[in-house]
Amino acid sequence: MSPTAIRYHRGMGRWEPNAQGRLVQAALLLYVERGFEQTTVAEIAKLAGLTERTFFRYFADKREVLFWGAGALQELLVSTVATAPESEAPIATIRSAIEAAGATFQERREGSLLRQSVISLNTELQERELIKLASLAGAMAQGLRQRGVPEPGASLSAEAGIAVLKIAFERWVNAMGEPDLPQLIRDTFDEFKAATSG
Amino acid sequence: MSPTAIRYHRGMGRWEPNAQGRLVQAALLLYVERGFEQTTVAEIAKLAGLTERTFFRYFADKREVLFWGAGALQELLVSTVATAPESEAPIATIRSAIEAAGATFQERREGSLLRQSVISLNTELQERELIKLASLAGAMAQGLRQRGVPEPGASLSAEAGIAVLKIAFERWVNAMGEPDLPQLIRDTFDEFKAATSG
DNA sequence: TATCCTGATGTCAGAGAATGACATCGCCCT
DNA sequence: AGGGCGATGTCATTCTCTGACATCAGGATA
Repeated sequence: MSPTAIRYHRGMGRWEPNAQGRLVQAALLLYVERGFEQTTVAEIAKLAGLTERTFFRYFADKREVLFWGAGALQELLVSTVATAPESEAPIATIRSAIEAAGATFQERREGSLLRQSVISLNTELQERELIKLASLAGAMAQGLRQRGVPEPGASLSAEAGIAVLKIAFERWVNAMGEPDLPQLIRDTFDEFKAATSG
Repeated sequence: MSPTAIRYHRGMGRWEPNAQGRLVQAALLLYVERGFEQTTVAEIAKLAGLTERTFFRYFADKREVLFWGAGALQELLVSTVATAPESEAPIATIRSAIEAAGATFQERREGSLLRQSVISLNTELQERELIKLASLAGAMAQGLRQRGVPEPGASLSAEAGIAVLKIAFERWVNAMGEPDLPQLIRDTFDEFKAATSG
C-alpha cells in the first residue's frame, strides 16, 4: 500500500496544522515499513504533505526525527538530580534520576520498543543514540557539580548511571516477559555495584 | 600554502605505493589545517595523488580515516582479556585491558592528542568515536563471557572500563602537566570505585 | 477598511557524500 | 607472447543538506 498524505483538520489556516508532528509520524511509519536507509527525506515530506526543505527546517538531519524526545528526557534527569536530597550520595542521586527516566519509557512502552527496533537496525542511528546518551551523562554530571560534587566523581557517577540505563534497557527490550523497566534498572544497579566492587 | 601531492618513491610500479597511508596523511593534514567539515574528500584525494573514488574504496566514509587504529586497539583489549589469569575478578581483568590500551596512547602521545583535537571540534566525529568505544565494550564483554562471566556482569564491567577510559583520557588531554595515562587510568579506576560504591 | 508585517512554507540552485558500472593497464604467471 | 588480476580511474547518479529568495494568509495597526 502506498500511503497518501497525512491530514488532520481541513484547511483551517493557510496550511495544515502540526507540520512537525506530521513529519514525525510520516518518518516513523516509513522507517518501520522500509527501514531507515531505504527511506528518503523527500518521501517523508511528501507523505506529510510538505517539502523536503521544510523537513530540514524542523530537523537538523534525517536521524533527528527519532530523537525528538531527548530534550524532555534530559530535563527530567537534570531536574531529578537538582531536587534530590542534599545529603544523598551522588551515585544514589543518579540512580533515582535513571529510575525516573526508566519510568517514562515504561509509560510509553509500545513507542519505545518500536523506536528501538528501528534504531537497532541501523548504525547511523546507534551513533546518534550514543551521543544523546553521552549528552545526558554530561548534563547529569553538571547537575552534580552544581551540588558540590567534585570531578571526576561527578562524571564517573553519571557515566555509571548511563551504562546501567543502556544495559537495563537492552534487557527490557530483549525480555519477552515484559518486566518492569524501573525494577530492571534497580536490579541492574545492584548487579553493577556487585560487578565493579571486586 | 597549497600543498602539492604527497609522493613517496619515484614511479616504482604503476602507482605510487602506500595509497592508504597517503590518504590518511593527507586527510589528517587537512582536517588539522582547515577543520573536518571544511575539508572535502576530493581535496584529500587530490593531495594524496588519487581520486575521490579511491578514497571511498579504502574508507567507508570521510570520518573513518581518523579511526583507522580502532581495529588494533580492539585486538589489544580482547587479547588482554583472553590471557588474564583465570581466577581474576572480571573488573580487574577489564582494568588491566584498559591500562594496556592507555599505554598505547601514551606511546603515541603526540598523534593521540592531535587526533583528539580534531575530534573534539566536530560532533560527527564524536559520534563515530562513541560507537567505536561501544564496540570495544562489546568486544570486551564477549571476551569475559567466553571466560564464563555471566551477563549482565560482563557487559557492566566492560562498560565501566570504557567509562573510566573516556574520563581518564579526557583528564589526560586537558592536563598540561603531561601526566602518565596508565597511571591516570589507575587513579580514575580507584575514584570510580569510590564514587559508585556509595 | 487599507496597508504593512511577519512567519511558515515553497521554489530553485548547488555543493558534497557516497555508490555502482565499467574502463584502463602495468605486473605477474605460465 | 599472451592472459588474467588487481589497483586505480572515469562517469553517472542518488541522496543529504544548505543558502537565497519568493509567496501569501492572517494579525496588527492606523
